[in-house]
Amino acid sequence: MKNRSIIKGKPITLDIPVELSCKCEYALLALLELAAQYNEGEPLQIRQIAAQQNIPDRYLEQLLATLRRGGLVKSQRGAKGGYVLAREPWKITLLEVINCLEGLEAKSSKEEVNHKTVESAVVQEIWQEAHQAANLVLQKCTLQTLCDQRVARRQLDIMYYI
Amino acid sequence: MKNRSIIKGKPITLDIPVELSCKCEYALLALLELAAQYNEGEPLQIRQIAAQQNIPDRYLEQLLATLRRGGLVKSQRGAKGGYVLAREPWKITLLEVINCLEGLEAKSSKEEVNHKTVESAVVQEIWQEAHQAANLVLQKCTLQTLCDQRVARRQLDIMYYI
DNA sequence: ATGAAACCCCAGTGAAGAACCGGAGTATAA
DNA sequence: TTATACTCCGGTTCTTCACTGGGGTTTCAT
Repeated sequence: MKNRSIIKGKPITLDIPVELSCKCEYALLALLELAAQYNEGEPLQIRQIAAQQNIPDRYLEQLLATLRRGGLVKSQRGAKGGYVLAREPWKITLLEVINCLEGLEAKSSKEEVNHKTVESAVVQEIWQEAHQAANLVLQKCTLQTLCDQRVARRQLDIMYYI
Repeated sequence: MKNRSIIKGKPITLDIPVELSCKCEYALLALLELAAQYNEGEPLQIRQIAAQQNIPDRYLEQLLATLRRGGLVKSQRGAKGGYVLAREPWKITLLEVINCLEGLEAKSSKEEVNHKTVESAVVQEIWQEAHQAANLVLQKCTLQTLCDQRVARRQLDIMYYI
């Protein structure tokens, strides 16, 4: 959004994105690997994850750094280092993951300083509603859920082969 | 997404956006005006709508053209021309509007030719679920709904003034 | 100790899209 | 016939996304 309607010198920004971008997908795939590895105790290295899930490693590095700052993974530096989940897989929801990556902290803080029109307020409300409906789904899904589904789907694929 | 993981020469694109962008908001605001005007029968001009809702008129022009091609509004050319809703306000859902603007026709057609990994399939599934939860909200909301809410909210604002 | 393996930080780049802007048309009511 | 309003097409600027690269620093193994 370049210059959304400057009213009386006050710019109003109005977008409420709910994205599963490439970034989020990469991060989720990486976390899925870490979740599968969680019981081993051994850290997984960026290179391994990147190779396994076909993700550019230097990019993945940045994403994992973000997840680390968000408290979702822990890192071990040096040789034999790598990444481990900071919590159990069933205690990390997908909502946490994407919030960490997209950085939605400053959302509607100080109850919307920018005085908007009645119309845009109405539009935004319904959108928030849709947004929250999506968030609810993501909140109920954890990394463990995804892991279980992965296993189930693999079994299914084997069935089809026979 | 620039170059998402080209596996064996086959690029895979994987984003499932659910955006309320500036574009959608502009369009909804314009449609809201048209919905309020619907009983009058007289068309509304781009200039009027743009001035009322503080939208750049040349940009709004493009959006209305898209909505026209999508069959949501009708246009009348020449002097005394303008735009009218193509249907009654309660027969136009918000989902239709954003689908028209974002152009989500080719979604999952031919059941996903690009063979994806088990992991990304699992991630995409849950995302689709979230996506549909949001869509359900938008499908249940029509332009009439927004109109009614606008009226209600205006009453509320008057109450606060006293 | 020392070197290699791994994470860490910061900066830049290229493509794509979003949000416009402008001009030259074309249809139509008065 | 003329002013009004839509229509089509192209360009411009700005931002973001998905990367890439160049330096580090920390830590384990020998």
